[in-house]
Amino acid sequence: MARKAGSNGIRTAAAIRRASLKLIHRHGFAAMSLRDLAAEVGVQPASLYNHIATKQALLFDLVRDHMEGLLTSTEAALAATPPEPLARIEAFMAHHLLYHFERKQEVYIANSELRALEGPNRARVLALRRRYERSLVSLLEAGERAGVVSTSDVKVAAFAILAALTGVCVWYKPSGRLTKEELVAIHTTLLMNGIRRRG
Amino acid sequence: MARKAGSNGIRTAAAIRRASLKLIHRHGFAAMSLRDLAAEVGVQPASLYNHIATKQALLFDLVRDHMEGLLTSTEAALAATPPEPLARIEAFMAHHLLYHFERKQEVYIANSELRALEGPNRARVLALRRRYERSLVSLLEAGERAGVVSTSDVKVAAFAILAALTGVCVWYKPSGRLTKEELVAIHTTLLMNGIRRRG
Amino acid sequence: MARKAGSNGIRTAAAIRRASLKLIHRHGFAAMSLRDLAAEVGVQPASLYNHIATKQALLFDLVRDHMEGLLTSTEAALAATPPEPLARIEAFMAHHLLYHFERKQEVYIANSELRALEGPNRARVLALRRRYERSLVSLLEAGERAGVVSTSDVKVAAFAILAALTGVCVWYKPSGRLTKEELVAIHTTLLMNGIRRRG
Amino acid sequence: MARKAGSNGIRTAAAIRRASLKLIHRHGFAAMSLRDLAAEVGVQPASLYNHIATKQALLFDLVRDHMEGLLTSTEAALAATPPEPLARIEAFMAHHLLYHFERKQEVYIANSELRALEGPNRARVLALRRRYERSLVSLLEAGERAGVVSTSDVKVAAFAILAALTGVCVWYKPSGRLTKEELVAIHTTLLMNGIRRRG
DNA sequence: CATGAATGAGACTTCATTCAT
DNA sequence: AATGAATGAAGTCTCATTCAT
Repeated sequence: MARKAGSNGIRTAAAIRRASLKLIHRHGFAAMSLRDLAAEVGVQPASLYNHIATKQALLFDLVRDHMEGLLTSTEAALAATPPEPLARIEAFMAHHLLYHFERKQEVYIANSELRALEGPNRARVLALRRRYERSLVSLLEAGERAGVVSTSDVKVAAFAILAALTGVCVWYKPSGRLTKEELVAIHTTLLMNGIRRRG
Repeated sequence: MARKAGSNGIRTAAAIRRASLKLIHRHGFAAMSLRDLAAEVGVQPASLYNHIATKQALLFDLVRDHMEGLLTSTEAALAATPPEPLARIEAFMAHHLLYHFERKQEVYIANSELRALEGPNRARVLALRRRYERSLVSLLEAGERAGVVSTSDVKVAAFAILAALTGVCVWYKPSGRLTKEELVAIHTTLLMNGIRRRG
Repeated sequence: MARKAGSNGIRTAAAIRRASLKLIHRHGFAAMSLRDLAAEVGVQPASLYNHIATKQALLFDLVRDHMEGLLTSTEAALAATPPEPLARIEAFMAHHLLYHFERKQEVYIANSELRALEGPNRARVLALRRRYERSLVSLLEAGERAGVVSTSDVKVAAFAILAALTGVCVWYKPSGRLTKEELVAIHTTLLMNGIRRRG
Repeated sequence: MARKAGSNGIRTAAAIRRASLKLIHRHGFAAMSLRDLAAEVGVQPASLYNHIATKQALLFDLVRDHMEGLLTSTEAALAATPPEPLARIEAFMAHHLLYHFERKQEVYIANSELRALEGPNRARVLALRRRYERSLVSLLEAGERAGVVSTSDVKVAAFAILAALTGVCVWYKPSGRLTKEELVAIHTTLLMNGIRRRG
């Protein structure tokens, strides 16, 4: 029989998720012990296993959920943008930054703990990541076809853009000198200048 | 099990360095056990301690040596460049890429294993890294003063540039589609376009 | 997850008994986890405790029930046999084999998991077992008194006979080369020859 | 460089062997924890791993070594016996008992912990065991051919004999009522009578 | 009667490190 | 310089069991 709504089970599962994001982000996956995680959650190590199958499965779930959320959200953002290529590229950049500013831990983990994912898990996440990269490549290609974008190599440009955009998430702090919107403006300006075709 | 021959000491020390770069790059510092390292070197775990003080000290040495080499080499490269601001910025970018292409493992480790460095070690490395970042910031400021560079924020621009430049090292492969020189051209073009003041 | 139907209680209890015989026989008592048992029964581990008090109590019940059944059945078989000593000994042997052929798992468990029984439980089972051994010893002694049996030592002979008879249950398979009746014939012949007084 | 003769390494390895025989015999393999074993040896649990690869490997080594010793020793005993079939069978029986009286723990373990051996390990041990069984079967067959032995089925007879002989080891105690030699006499008499062809 | 969740104890095993040889 | 052996701490995970629902 199902437990009451808001039962401890659901609360604990959410707490595990939150605590593991925090600890993996801080120390890395390999360096986070399940003892530490349990302590952070306020539970015995054995109790974690009522909610996760394995340490590895926990990591996979975190990373996959993040990637799927990113893809879904990006598609929604682009769907709400006019079809003009430069506008769409800029929308992609802005969305990437704003989405990631709210999910610093997840971004970092999704990028740096890929190597901690075992075989099939890694493959599945890499597939999602490639889908995301390709969506930016497509936007750049559309820009090139429309004659408003000029890069020496769309794929390399896409990677460079993603690296620059993702880099900022590592050091962004809500309490920092610049607001999110300012950071968006600075980066889109810099990068749009970098790829815009010049008369 | 007699010893091989001659002064194996130096050879072993070098092998440890090489093997640890490889293994840390592949699995991460926390996930690399000294057993694995010893096996890769072809020696018993206990023997590592004739060459390293501690696992932590090994990591610190690797990262510090890399950072110091980078700083020295960058200064030399700039010293050999004419004082024109744009030329110096481009030289910095080109040097960053070419130096790092040859040291993929080191870059990655220096960036992703900072959190594995304990207290004072981390501080020392962070200081070196800040010195490097500041040298790019200075170049950008000189460009602004000379009226040839325009960024919304030099510091943010510098971080974005470094992130974009460093990102390529993660995926660069000598056997890839593009040569090192082509990658340098693509990135300097993209990023110089991003910061050059426009008439 | 609604319940199946009707009074599942009894059915579950029987299923636990069946499944635990199977698993203890296959893996041993210590190596059978209640998780495995629950899975075999098709129930959650916690549900087992509606039917058993304790893992230890489960084992004790299985073993005691088996021993008591064996004693009861043996007494019934002897009661139905003429008082002639050799006939009674042979009847004992045949009954031992036929009873055990139908209860391979129980025999094995009753013999090999004695050490898993704790203190008082072990004592109680050992008492039952000794009663059984003594009943064969008595038959042999009656034979000696009647001058139709000759062993160097009745107790040792009884143990050797029981060991030989029980041994066959370990490897007996219904689908094997020989029928139960053939195996009974072979063993009674062999062992009766072993103890019969010779002119 | 090798350690001194009689170094602690060798002594510890032997102590582990001795202690594990004792504990497995007493509690069973699954029920023996490596903590207990280490405590019995007088060493930390981690130190066991300087001498064993795995708990499973330890069991396998114990059982295999026992079986190989049994085979070697049996062959030697038969080689020293005249070719007369009955004499050889009796020599086999006597050797089985005397060899096993000195190795109560090993016999028990080799018989009852077969199921604790995983896949290939079990197969290897079963092969050794079958070789031993076959050697008795061969002796019986030779006896049948020479007209001095009569069993309904040599294979079944061999199993019954081995079961009877092995059974005694379970309860034999040096301090018991009967000497080893008496037990040998009792059993060989009983069993030789069981199989000898009668005029 | 069944279950999801929790737990304390403990399972096997690996960790970085030390030290006598 | 190298190593076999030892160690205390800690790793992930499973154990039997309990209890509110």
